[in-house]
Amino acid sequence: MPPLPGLDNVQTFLALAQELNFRRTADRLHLDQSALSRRIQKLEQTLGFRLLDRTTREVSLTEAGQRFYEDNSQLMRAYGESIRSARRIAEGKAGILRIAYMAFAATELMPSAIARFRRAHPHVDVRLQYIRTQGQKIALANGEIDAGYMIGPFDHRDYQSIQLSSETLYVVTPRNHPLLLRPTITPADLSDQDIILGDMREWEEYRWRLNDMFSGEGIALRVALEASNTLALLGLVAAGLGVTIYPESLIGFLGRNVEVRPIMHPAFRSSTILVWRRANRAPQLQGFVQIARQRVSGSPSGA
Amino acid sequence: MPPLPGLDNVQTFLALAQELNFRRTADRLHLDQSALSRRIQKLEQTLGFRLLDRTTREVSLTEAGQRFYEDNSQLMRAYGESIRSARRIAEGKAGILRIAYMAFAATELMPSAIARFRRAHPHVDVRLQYIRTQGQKIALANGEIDAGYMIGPFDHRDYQSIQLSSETLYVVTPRNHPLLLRPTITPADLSDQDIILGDMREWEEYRWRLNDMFSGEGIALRVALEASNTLALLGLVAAGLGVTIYPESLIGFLGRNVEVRPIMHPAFRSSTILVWRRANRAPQLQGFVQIARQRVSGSPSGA
DNA sequence: GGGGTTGATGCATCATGCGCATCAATAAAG
DNA sequence: CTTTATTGATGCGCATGATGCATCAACCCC
Repeated sequence: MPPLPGLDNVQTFLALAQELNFRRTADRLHLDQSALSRRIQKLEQTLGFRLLDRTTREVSLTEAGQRFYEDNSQLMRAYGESIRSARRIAEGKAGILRIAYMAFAATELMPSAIARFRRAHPHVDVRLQYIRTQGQKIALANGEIDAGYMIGPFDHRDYQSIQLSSETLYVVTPRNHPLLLRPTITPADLSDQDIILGDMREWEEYRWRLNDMFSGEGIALRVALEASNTLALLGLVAAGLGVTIYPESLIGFLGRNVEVRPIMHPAFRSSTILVWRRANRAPQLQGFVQIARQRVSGSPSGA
Repeated sequence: MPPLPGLDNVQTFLALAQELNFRRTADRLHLDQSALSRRIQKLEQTLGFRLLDRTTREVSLTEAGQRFYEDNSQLMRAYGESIRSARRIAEGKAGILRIAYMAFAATELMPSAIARFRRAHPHVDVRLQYIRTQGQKIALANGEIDAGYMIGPFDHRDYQSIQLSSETLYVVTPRNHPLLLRPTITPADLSDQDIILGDMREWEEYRWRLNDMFSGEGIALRVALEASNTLALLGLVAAGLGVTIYPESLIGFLGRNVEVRPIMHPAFRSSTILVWRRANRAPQLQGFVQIARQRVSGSPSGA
């Protein structure tokens, strides 16, 4: 684009076109009358035609000046609006925020933060998507989401994260199950149990981590059944076909047909993290991270 | 209107937003990379928010910068168009030209100049109006026309004029009229003739001037009849009800039912002038005046 | 004819923007 | 891990451009 001439003094011209008096206009613009005169001369010179006819007693717009005034009054208003529009986005007061979550964040962490964020930033369009952890990593890499609640930890130089929770894992059994007779349940108690888990499409990351935890104790999990959604899974457990393992955050949502007991072992915990790309500096994302972080700082998980 | 910030460097930003590399953009703009860096910093400072995120290896638009880029690309195109539009008007290649004429200019002076003007300025909208001389003076004063062909002279400090013709007056008689027997006709020969003239509504100025001419010779015109249009007037003359007086420019248009003879007296002439307001400096008017003037200079009226 | 106001211009001063040199940061290659 | 090349940012000195002041000629009014 070749440089457009005279843009710097258009506003000066518009002010003069309204007033049609150099001294009064110079006063309004807080500069000397001679400086105004020169600005207008410079503008006319760069444009190559006259905008005003003037004697020492009379200033009037030429026809070209009238047209230029009308066109550029509109343009300056549009320019002001373009600044305001961009500023709204810059201040996080507009734009889109795309958040993904997996099941463990769905009951409290994500809804709580989203609610507080929307109260603080009503103009931001918040878009939520349920995506399991591995899918979130792909979506982040592809720029399809701004941040995601996933199972942690996740260390990568391209991503930043904050840990939002670290939860005890619970075994979920049918009512009157023999495991319930024990005062405490250890991982070893589960070595001879039929285990029902979500299938790999839904629970990929969580299953890898469960395998890691049990392998660390020399235990091979005996996965007897897989289910593709939570209701089906709990139904299988309630029917006595096996037990499953859930983090604390979901325990309150499992209904009355099952019993739960914590697994007593320091390593058997699940942590939920919020992850985003280091390069993503969108102000609405920064605002969200700040709000999500506050919940963590304000309520110690042991309380 | 409060001053809008940052307008001076918008074009610089647009160039950088396309390239997303400071050094390559600086090369395109023919300035040093450091100068470009400072321009962008200045723009962001005056706007109060960031348009670009950048490290030493990567430059990208912020969301606000993206919005600002989209809005201002349109605005800069519109600004360029506003310059071209105003320039067309400034160069007389657009706009309106309003010309009035009275009968004596209708046959040659006005049509000839209009034809040449339109060839030179095809984009100017030429508007013609038949208005008698006094009406033209009112229309000029009211800014309703740009220039007018009228009977001259006309001296006034608010108006400029050029004389386009000075024509002999002719007496128009019925065929076989006794005046035709004379070798020459003087104003005195008309003192006992029935005179037929256009009514005052149509011929006001011309009639004042005829009265002035005959009064200068001590002759009172005997206006026997008035007609409100040319055909009716000529019909009355052809029917033998009197004679009339016309300037040379109309003689070729009078038909074969009448005879014409020049009035032999140096003061019995009619001049046609083009008049415009001194304050009207519209370029298309100046162009027209120049073209109307050329005919006068290029062709001596005796040729 | 005198007074007041206007837009334009000469001049000296000051502020701004520029190019050059250099820096730290970063990515790629060996 | 080190070296090289390239990038955007910064310090500095200089030249240029914009400004205010003083003054002018033009013009209108009394």
